[in-house]
Amino acid sequence: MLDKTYSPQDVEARLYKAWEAAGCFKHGVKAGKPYTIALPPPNVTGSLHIGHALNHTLQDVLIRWQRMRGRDALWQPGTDHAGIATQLIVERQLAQQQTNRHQMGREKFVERIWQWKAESGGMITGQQRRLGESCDWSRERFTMDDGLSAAVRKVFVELYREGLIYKDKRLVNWDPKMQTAVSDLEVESIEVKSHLWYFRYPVEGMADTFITVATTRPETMLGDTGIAVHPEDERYRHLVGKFAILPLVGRRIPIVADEYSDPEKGSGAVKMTPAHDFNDFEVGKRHDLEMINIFDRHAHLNENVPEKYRGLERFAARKQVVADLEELGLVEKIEPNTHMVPHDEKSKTVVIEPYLTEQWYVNAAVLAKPAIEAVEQGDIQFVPKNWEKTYFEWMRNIQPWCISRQLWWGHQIPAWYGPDGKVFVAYDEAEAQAEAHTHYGKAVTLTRDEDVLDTWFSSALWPFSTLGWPEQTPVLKSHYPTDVLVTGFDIIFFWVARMIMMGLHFTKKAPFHTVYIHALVRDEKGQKMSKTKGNVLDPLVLIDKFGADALRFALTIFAAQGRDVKMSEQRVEGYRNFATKLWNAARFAEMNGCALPDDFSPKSVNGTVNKWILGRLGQAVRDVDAALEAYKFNEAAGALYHFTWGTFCDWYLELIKPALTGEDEAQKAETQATCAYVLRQLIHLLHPFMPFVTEELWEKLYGAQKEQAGGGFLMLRDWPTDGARAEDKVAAAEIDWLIRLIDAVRAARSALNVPAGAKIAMQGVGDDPGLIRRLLRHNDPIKRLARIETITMEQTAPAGSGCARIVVDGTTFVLPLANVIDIAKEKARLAKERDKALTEIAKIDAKLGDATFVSRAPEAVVEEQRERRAAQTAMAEKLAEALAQLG
RNA sequence: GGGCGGUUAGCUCAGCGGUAGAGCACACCCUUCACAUGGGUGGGGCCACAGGUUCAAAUCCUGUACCGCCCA
Repeated sequence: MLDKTYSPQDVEARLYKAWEAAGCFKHGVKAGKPYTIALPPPNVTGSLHIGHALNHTLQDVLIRWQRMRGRDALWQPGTDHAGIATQLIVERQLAQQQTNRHQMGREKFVERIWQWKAESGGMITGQQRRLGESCDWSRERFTMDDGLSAAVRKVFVELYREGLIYKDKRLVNWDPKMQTAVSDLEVESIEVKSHLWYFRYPVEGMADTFITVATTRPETMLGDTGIAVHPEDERYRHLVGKFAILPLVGRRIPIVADEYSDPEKGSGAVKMTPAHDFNDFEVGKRHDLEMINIFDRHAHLNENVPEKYRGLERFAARKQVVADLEELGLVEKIEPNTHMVPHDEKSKTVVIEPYLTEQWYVNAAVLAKPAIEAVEQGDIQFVPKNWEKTYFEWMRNIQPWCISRQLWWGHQIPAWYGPDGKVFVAYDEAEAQAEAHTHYGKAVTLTRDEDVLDTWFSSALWPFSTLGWPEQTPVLKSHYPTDVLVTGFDIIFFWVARMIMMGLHFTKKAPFHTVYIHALVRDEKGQKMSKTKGNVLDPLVLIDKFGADALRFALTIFAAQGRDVKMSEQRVEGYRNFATKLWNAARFAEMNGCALPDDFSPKSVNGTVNKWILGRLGQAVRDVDAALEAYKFNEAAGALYHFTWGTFCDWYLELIKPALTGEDEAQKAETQATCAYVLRQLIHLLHPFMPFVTEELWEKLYGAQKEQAGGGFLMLRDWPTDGARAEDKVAAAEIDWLIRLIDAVRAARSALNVPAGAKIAMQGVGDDPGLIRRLLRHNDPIKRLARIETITMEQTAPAGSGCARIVVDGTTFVLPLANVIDIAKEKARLAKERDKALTEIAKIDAKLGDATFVSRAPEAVVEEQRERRAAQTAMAEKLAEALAQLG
């Protein structure tokens, strides 16, 4: 016998272990067509946050669903080495021990990170298990595994040899704290309140003539090598071609005309610091301006500035420069100004510096071309479709991808330098040596490039590198290309686009046919969750409190396409209640002997209620399948929620209670069997969404007969095919009527304050034999659910005011309530009902009276309106009669 | 500045040409033999605004206003 409530804490860990031990998660447990999802690898440093929980739940729903449908499902898990994040963690540990990586040396430091990874990395995979994820852990991969590293080297070398990877000296986004380059995408612009400084630079050879420039970064003036004005700007036309003398430095800098300068902004003249600003860099190239780098790797001023400023930190330098210019009387004015300042996207505290260095780049524009075409031609489809625009927008304007990082943790770039700096890119040192030997005609000492690759470089290969590429492994052949990629929109550029580019280039196939983009999880007020705001909902806490199933179901049912998911604890609690409801429905079935006979066939069911619920079950299966096919997770979960609670529990179980306790053994047996059958199918349908409670119910309810029922775990059973069964329309119509009848009696009772315990009589008016048969058939359920004592049919209605009257499908039912009825209330109730009908009739008449509507609307629509009018008219008439009876 | 999305019941959101929906919250009734993590009933909406298309618009189009997000 089942307990009164379901307690996830006692069940989840045990079931997960059992699944994993039995090999349920491995690909190949079903022999059908392969179905593959590559899990976006979480950072090895990470812990499961609510965003992961959503992302992973949706994938698990798909995987479990497809597995049950017989597909050879593979959900490929793993973790990402997360260059900067991981290195930072270990560096912090070192700092606590009063040491640092430089003291330690590269080799020791990297060893230390591996050690950290072995001890505390991958905590997240344990947390993923708590969520119930059915990934094939036997295939778990890490982006720095040998195999994946080999894939990285191959890709680098081949792209280099094709000329698609090259070294270039240009401005990069420089993180002065980590002392590494980062890509455009790793920079976040943050609005900062600051000032706009107006400086006066003297013009050479023109006494008392100054040109005023406006800047947000005074300290960079020490690296100015020009001034730009707009060619059409009358104010400055006479100065173009002349030189200004840079204050504090004394350098002669040319005044040039360039359209970049906006006459509306500031003074209309802009100082040019080509080595420290992306726009200035472009202008500088156009006008052949000198590039003077004034910062070192820490963004402290270097030897290219006057001695006074050398060694100053950039913000200290700013103060000093302004003070000195003020002293010289060269500050015209200072305005308050709000502008966007680039920050590192991880901590958002370090100001990123445009910095002139030599780095490795991928020629992304070339790789983007086929990647754009793949989406244009529909080889890859985004769901929802509108994300394709975002993708195109970025891909069509793609910039060279800076892939080198000045870190130690990551894939070291397979490039070696000869004594004269000549570069040899090769799979390994031996190959590089051989090439060098040929080049120099003798053996030379090579030095390996110190840099490592951007983390996203290895992630870009994930869908095929995890399957063994470049080896042509069997699993690569069977499971690549993968099917769907499920991810958030925030990494479309970082990851999705790059996977498509690399996949197409190296495998000649799109790595997946569908990209499902889900929303961000926000808090209940719609705020982005962040640790600093303290509004973070920890999925593990929610799992502890309400169970993994509740969290999964909540996430799924809120995952409507194109909207953010607003999460709150209360919502999860609501779906915990749903799990309890299902549990108790099963408990009820168990208590009432609802076992499933081996030879049960839905086709041979005779009872109307049983036929009806089988029809509704079929509809539920069709709804769930259709919704999941279209990645409408919320609709799938919603359909199941309503079927389970609103149909199966609220109506079916209530309607069959009399039969289950009744004398008619044949009816009882059929009902028990049908109930058991529907419940069994229902836990199949709910399994992808709520794997634990359904598996537990399967075990408890059908454990004894598991073997004959197909054996083993629910998660490996076959998905219901009840959707193929035609619905019995007669049964559906009859039960719909029954529900309307019971609803109407309940509403009348409630409106008239008839005590819930009071049993009353009900008398139908008329002599329709079909109606009489229906009433007879459902005599017991009506009595029970509407709390009726006796049901009779009479030719004519009894007169008098001591009765309530309801109208269902044109038939009046009289409820004699002489003792309890409040006539005024009853009149008000009936009048309200009647007026509602009259309003409807008026609306319909307006439509039907419109000649263009009748002539131009489809016949079916017109007919529908006529039918509705007839029904409403009958209703209004009966209600009017009922009112008349009350006097 | 460019792009995308949103505006529907108190809250969170479905619906996206043909009778305005759900969950939660609220009010009232009920411890009736699965479940009070429950059951029953009910109140509550000019579907942001203005035009247009259509026999018919919450739904399609255009514009406006506010609110988000992304990219400069």
